[in-house]
Amino acid sequence: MKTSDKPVIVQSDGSILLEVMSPRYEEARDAILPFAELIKSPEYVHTYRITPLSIWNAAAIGLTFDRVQTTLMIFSRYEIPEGVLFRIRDAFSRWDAIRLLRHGDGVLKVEVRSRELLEEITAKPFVRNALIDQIEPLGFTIPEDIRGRFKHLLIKIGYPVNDLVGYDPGDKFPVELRETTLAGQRFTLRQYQTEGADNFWVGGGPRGGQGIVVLPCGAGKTVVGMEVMSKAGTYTLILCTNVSAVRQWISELLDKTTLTRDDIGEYTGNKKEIRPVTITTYQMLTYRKTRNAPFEHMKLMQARNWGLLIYDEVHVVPAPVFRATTEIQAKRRLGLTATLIREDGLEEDTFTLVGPKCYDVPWKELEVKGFIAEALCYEIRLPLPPEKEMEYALASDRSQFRIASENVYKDRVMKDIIRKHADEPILVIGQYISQLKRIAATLGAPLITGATPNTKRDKLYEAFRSGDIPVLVVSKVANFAIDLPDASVAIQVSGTFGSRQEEAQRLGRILRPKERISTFYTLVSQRTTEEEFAHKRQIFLAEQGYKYRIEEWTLDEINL
DNA sequence: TATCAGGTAA
DNA sequence: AAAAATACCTGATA
Repeated sequence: MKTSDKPVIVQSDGSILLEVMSPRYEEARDAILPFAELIKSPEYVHTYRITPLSIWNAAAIGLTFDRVQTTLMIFSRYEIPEGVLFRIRDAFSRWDAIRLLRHGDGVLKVEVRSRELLEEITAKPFVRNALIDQIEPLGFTIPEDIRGRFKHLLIKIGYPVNDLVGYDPGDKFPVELRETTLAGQRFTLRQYQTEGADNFWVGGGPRGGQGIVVLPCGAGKTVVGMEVMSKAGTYTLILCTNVSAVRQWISELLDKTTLTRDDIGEYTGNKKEIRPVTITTYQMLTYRKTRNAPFEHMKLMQARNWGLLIYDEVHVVPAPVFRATTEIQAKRRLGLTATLIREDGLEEDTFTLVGPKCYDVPWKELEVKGFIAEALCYEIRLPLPPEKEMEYALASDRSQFRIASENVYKDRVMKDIIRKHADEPILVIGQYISQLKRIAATLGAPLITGATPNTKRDKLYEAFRSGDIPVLVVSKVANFAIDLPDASVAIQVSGTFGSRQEEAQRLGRILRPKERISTFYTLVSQRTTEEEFAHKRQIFLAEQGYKYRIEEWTLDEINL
């Protein structure tokens, strides 16, 4: 490779610049992504960053320093700054520097790699107080019940503990996958589903039994969960983000496993069933009467001798659930998600308390194999109406975003897009009810918001599914409603400030495999704060290999 | 027993 | 940095 063909520049602050237009862009991106996070993804140069956490996640699935160094050397145009290599090496050396093992009943052994490290950590009051006995030059014992807190404290001071203690198997309860679904279709696991479950189960050896499987929306994460359940064969508690997800799990379990309805408990606002396989919501667990009252239902986590906990959409686990999770480190824990990114920065808690990433596949790879639909993404930039310019300039930061979001020119562009996709099912997704009402009225299309009663929602979904309604306008309900029918075109007219998850969710709406290529449009007002937030939103998808094509509309084109 | 309105939380 | 949606509870109504 000639120097000029190399698409990567590693800067001394640890950021990695990657040229998007390079012919080797995709190759370089796939090579870098396992150990770096995408920070910014403007048109021509993407910025990645290597963080200790991104290295630890990589180390946990077996990536080594040498591999990382080689990868960087292959793609880097210039010499890699020594300081950066040093920090990467340092992060790698911290992974597995401290191990946690079983020592006896109620007692764990901490194995430390070096004398210096032993001194460093035993100098911490928490560790000193917990220490029972120094049994080896580089090993000491601690009580088992601080397993979670110990790991949590150590990651905070920069040492991710390699937890090799193993697990309490929980009460036995066999779960088997069915060979045919209720509808009589043959049911087999896809390769990546098997691999995901295997990697969770085996991990890097005894570490298996805790970890996170990362798969895109629509790739069948519940199937991975079911396969793990069948391997575990124990009482299982499944935590979901909302009630429709709970119902979805129930029907999936009935459809694809040998479990009967009596084996499965729904623990929500409507029902309080506790059964061998129990499914609940995060909100149920974090409910309390008043601000400082105890959590009413958190005890569900200990209500049975669960052998497995499944955290659906693990990137949104609320902080109090982490606290409860700290206490149950003896249970196997599987996290399922489409993204490790949290909007609240608690990735470290996810890493220690649920587990490191144990499996992922780039979305594009599943697309190539036909498991998820191929999607084109467009960012359409359009000017603010001239009469709004002054209002925008004078508005406070917060109103500016709203003015930009509600740009009426978006309606005009949207009509054009709809005309282009005349025979396809189209979802228009937005954030502001007033804007959506206006759009629904102009298009003569029905609108679904949080206020729409369930019966009416179902009717509209059905009409949309059958094709009677070509365009459906939806508010943020689109972020939650699992039963929203598939479409092949989504037009995003406004969105939450910089939510990367939301963008991923919305794209997920059009990724179910189908005949034609799906299209995702996001409409953005030019030279406004909306641009900046739009780019932040796109990061996750850019990481997954979706490239946004930019289209600009001028005033003249809009007024045509 | 089911369903809905109203309030709170995060 | 805000707005919208959800889920929980309680207590009334059918």
